[in-house]
Amino acid sequence: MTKDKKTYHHGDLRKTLLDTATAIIREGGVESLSIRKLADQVGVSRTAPYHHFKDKNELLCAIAEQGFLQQDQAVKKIPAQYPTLLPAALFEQYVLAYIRFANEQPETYDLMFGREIWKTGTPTESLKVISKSSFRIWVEWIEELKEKNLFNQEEPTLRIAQASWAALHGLCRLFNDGIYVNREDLEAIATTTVHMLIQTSGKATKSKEIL
Amino acid sequence: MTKDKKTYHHGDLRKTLLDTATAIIREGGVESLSIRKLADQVGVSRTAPYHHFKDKNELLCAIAEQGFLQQDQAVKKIPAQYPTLLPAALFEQYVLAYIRFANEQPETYDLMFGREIWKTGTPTESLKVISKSSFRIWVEWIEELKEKNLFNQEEPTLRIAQASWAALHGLCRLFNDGIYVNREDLEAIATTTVHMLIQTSGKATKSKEIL
DNA sequence: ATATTATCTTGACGGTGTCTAGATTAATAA
DNA sequence: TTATTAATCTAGACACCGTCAAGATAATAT
Repeated sequence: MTKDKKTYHHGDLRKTLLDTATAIIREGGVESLSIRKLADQVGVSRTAPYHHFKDKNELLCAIAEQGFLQQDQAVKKIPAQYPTLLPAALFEQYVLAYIRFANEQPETYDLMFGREIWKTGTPTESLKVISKSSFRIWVEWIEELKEKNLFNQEEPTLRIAQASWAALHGLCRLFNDGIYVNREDLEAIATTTVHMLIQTSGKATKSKEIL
Repeated sequence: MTKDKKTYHHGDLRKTLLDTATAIIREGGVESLSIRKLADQVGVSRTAPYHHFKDKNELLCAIAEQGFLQQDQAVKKIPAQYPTLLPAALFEQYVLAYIRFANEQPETYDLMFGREIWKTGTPTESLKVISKSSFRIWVEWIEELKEKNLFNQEEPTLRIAQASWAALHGLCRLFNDGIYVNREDLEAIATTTVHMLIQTSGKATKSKEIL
């Protein structure tokens, strides 16, 4: 029991639960979060959380939502931060910003895109909305960069966005799970990915047009 | 209880457990597998499995191992299957073969690269070996294709392998979790990914034009 | 035949999510 | 203000889970 004042009504339990749960997950991953321990840590009975979240699933979705918002915010700053950068270098900054979030909060990231929510559980409507709008930001960037000839004009923007985003996502997951790659190589591999994804030269478009 | 003959000793419990567990996971994912239900389904007491696998974790690792072997086998056939294909098209076949496995056995794939084993649990030594050798196959392919100018010569092979593999992996996870993409678009997005990853300019295009 | 070892069983412990019914208090309507 | 309603919290119970310990049984080695 963390709380001293033992009022019957907590006052702002919903927010407290969300914050504490977020902290628990950030430290030990989804698996380390149990409603019972959470309730105990907050100083409330085991079933109290169910008056603020229908499910454990709903709690997780709410936490994931916060993650999306946080990432969006961190990543939206990029254009203003690097106003002079050329398209290719700007794209690299986008990628790095994205990856850095996943690297700094791996457990939150895993929750945001993990099985627990999207496969085992059922994502909340509001989470779906937020995650989609988060992806849309990415699509819009790709759109802009495509106009600046960074990507093949013949390829549909959505496809490019999906493919490039999947590439990023794959990187993040590998780093987070520690498969096939070392954490120190993060930025290097990210840079390689960027180089592979973008159109390498003006010639490229040209020779394709010939085709 | 599935088994009729009620001998005290099962005979080949280890294999039976492995096969049954694999089937359960293939159908309902890792979450749907419990040692107790598994034991019950096989017709044996709840703790019997512990004489063949130290842990649930060890069972999962053993199943994942089988997955890697199976995927390696399915994917190794490619070169012999398409002997006349040019590098770029061959690479695309590699990619498609890889993705198809993940698409046909999504739950097995998720187990092979999922948190359950690599983050929450502790991967068996033998699983580590097998998964690494599986990745090495990919690296060797990249090496070959790089020699044929499909990738930038200045980029280290390992980096290219990691980056391209991560891109694939990201795609598979997205499809499996159903985030941002529809299943019908699988091959189309995969193709886009291929086009983005390979070198489109200079000598590489040259060899393409020969076609 | 006896001892050893591998295999399997039953019972128990502590953990989980969450449903139900009841207690307490805050908010609201009269 | 008072009475009623609604929100919030608690305790108890249920059905799961992984797995440890101790004992039963059968195959194997001596």
